[in-house]
Amino acid sequence: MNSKQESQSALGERLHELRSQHRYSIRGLAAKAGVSASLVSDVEKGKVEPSISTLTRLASAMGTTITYFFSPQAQSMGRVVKAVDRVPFGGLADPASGTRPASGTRFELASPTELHSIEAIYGHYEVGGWFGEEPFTHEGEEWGFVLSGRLKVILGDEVHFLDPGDSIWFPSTVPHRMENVADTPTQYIWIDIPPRN
Amino acid sequence: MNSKQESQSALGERLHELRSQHRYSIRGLAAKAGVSASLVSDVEKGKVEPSISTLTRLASAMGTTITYFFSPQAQSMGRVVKAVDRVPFGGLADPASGTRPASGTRFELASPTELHSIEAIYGHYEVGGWFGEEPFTHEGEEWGFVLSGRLKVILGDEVHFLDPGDSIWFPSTVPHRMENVADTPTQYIWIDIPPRN
DNA sequence: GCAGACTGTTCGCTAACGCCGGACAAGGGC
DNA sequence: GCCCTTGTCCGGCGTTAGCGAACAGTCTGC
Repeated sequence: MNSKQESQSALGERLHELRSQHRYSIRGLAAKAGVSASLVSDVEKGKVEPSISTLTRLASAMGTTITYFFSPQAQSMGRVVKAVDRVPFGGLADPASGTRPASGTRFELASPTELHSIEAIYGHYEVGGWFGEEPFTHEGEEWGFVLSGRLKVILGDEVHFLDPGDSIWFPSTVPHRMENVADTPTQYIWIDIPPRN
Repeated sequence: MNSKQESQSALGERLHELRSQHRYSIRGLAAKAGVSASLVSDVEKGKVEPSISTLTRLASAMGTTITYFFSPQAQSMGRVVKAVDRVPFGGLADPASGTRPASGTRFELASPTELHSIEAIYGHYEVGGWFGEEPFTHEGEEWGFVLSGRLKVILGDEVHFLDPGDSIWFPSTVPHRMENVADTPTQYIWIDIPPRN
C-alpha cells in the first residue's frame, strides 16, 4: 500500500460520502457532471485518480468546489447540531440538590451559544425551492432549524444536509445558499442575528 | 480558449507565483518535488494539467497543500502589511488645523488594529532556523515584524514571505510555522497577544 | 411468476496526455 | 573564450483516465 493508493481511497471516500448525502445514484451524478458512471465508481473505489478537471466537474455538480475533497472535514466553518445531539436545556439542575425548576416541559439547546437580538422567521420551501441563486454573504450570523423536509445548505466549500430536527449555525459572512432537496415542502425556522452594536 | 485552458493557466500562474516567492528555480523545485523540470515548466505555462499526485508533491515541496492552488487568494486568514504599505501613525493631523504633535520622529502603523496587553519578543533565527516543527495552534493572536533576513510563515494553507520591513498579523488558532529562508540570520520582532479576559 | 427499471461493479479497449530526457538559446560571472 | 545556470521546446514513451457494454443484484408493479 503506497501513499498514492491511500490518498486515492481517501478521495474516493469523500466522494462517496458527498454523493450519498446528495442521495444521487452513480449514474445520476455522472450525468450531472458529464462523465461516465463507471468513472464515478472507479474513483469511489480508489481504482482511478481523476484528473483535476474531472474532479472539478464532480464537485461542481454537487454545489461545492474541488477544495472540498482535500480540506480536512474537521475544521468546519459552522457548527451543526444534529437532532440526536441536542442537549436538554433548562433541566441542568444540580444533581446534588435535585432541584427541578420545571415540570412537564422539555427544552433542548440547539445552538452552540445563547443568542440575543434575533430575528426569527418561519419559512416554507416548495419542492425545488431555494434561497440565494448564488451563495451570498452579509453581516451578522444566523441559525436555522428544519421542521420537515430536507434542506441543503451550502456554507463556503461545505455542504450540509439538514433533516427534520437538525439545526445549523454559522456567521453570515460565509457564502451560503439554501435549497429544498426533498420531494416534499420543507418547513423551517430561521434566525437572523444582525451584527452587534 | 475553453474553460479547461483557463483553469490551467490560473493554476500555472499560482504555481509560478508560489515558486517565485520561494526563489526556487524550475530545476530546484523539480528536484525537491521529484518531478522533471520540463513538467514544472509545462504546468506553469498551462500546457499540461498535472495529476493530483503531482500537484500534491509540488505543494508539499513548498510547505503547503494542494488546496492552495484552488483557494482564492483574496480570502486571507491573516493580513499582511507590506513595508511600502505602512501608513504613517501619529502624524494624522487635521489638515485644516495643520497641527504637528511631534517633530523628528516617524511612526508607522504596521498592524491592522491597535492592540493591547501584548508580549513583545525580539527574535533571532540562525540560517535554516525554524520554529514549530509542524504547524501548531494556540489561543490568542500574534503579530510579527522582520528586521532583517527573510522569514517564511506558513498560515494554514497559505505561505507568506516576509522581507525586512514586512509584518504579519493572524489569529494564533490558525496553524502556523516560521522558518528562516534567507542565507543570513533573520531578526524579527514578534508580538503575542493572549486571549481577552 | 416475469418484465422492467433501477442499483453498483467489472472488463477490455483506446485515445489522450502526463511525464520524461535531451537539446536548445539566453544570460551572468570569471 | 569557458562554464554554469536560467527557462523553454520537442519527440516520444508509457501510463491511465475515461468510456461503453455487459454484468449481477434488488425492488416494484403487473
